[in-house]
Amino acid sequence: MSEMQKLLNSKAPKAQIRAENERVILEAAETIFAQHGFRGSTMQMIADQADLPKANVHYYFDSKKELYRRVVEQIFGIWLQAADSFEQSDNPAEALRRYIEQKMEISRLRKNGSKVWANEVMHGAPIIQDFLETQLTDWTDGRIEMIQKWIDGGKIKPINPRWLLYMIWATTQHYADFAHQIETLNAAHPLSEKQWNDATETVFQIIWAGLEPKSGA
Amino acid sequence: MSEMQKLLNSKAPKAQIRAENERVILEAAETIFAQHGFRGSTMQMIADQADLPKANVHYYFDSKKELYRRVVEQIFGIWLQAADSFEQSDNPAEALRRYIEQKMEISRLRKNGSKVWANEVMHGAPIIQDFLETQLTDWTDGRIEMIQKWIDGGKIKPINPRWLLYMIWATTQHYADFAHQIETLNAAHPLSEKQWNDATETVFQIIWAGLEPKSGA
DNA sequence: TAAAATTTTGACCATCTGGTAAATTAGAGC
DNA sequence: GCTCTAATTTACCAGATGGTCAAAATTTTA
Repeated sequence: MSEMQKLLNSKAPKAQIRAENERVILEAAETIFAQHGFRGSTMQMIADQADLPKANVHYYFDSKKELYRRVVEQIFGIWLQAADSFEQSDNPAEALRRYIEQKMEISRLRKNGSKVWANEVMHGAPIIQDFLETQLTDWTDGRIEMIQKWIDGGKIKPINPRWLLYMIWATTQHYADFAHQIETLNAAHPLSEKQWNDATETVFQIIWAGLEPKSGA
Repeated sequence: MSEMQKLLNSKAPKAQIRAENERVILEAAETIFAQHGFRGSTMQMIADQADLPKANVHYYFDSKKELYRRVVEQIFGIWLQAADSFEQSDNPAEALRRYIEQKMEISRLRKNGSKVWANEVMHGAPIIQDFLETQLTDWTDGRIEMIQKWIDGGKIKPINPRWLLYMIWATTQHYADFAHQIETLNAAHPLSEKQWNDATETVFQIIWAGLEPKSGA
């Protein structure tokens, strides 16, 4: 009984402390891991970023690996969020525009998440391999099927849907993963909102114009 | 005199040993750095990969940073090699096709180099920052000017040339940096030569069709 | 062949870092 | 107020790792 009461009661203040601290640590960890990679990040850096003693970080997360895993798992959420925006639709232009806009938005607002993901995949996806094999594979197969239907229906030109998806992923994520290079080439300034909008529009325009069946056909 | 003789004589056997060992170590380092990042790579791993004792690696390269710098500098060469293929041309389709083909070829054959580059940029380019600010900036500005001329001459649609370049970089490099993800989505098989050709062609087709002025105009 | 220079190598060290122990403080329930 | 649990914090440890050193082996030069 006391066990149950503890569970019920702890939902307000004690659990709040825990929830808040976990949130702060995860956010700090995402920032640090994005900047330095897994091995280049130290628990001390993360603790400093979270403004907590190192031992406190270990109190909430058993190990560095565990913390990293949690950060990466969070990124799934972001990825799925974008994936949803590419929903079944009879209108390829609409679906693609929404998906590209969503992915660009994520690159702008969740740069760190994208970097951690890129790092993870580049190093052979030791943590998220099973996710790639299940959820990502399923989602990709589904979208390929859907794009193929557009092609069969004459709604877009016949191209290999897989390479199209990779093109969209690559182009949009580039703005997060290579943000430093892009800023350097932008006279050391971050892209303005206008530039983000312009880039998004250009990406969509080129891809869509590249897919649209011969105008008037 | 003995100094000069040493220099002259050393060009055959002694220098050969040195040259060969440096080559072997650099190759090993590129592989290891690509797989684990700078901090995740140990001198021991690199030594093992090069099949040499660790102290021997330190005999040829003073420090890990120095070795890493040399690896990254090598990548400049690759990058410049591709850059050259995008030469001045009156025919946008030709120039773009050649450049895209070249970049895809590099992604296929020099995957590790591309990964090291991506890692370096993602972590803020601590080593190659000056290269980004000078050579890369100059080259990019030059190409933007050139693409703008195509636009002014009505040879391609009016789009922002900068975002077009980023799109090409992103898409082609994606095949190296995210090779693991792509392989996983390809039933754990590396892309076949046919698939590489098909992907290259698709990338070019979409981009070019997206740039071509209204057919017949 | 002898001396000089270069290369190879095993043993070693100082430092950094993930993780722990234990003592202290804060908060919840009675 | 008292007890029990959760949270905080300091000091510390064991292992890993970049880098060094000096001796041995090899090659070049004279």
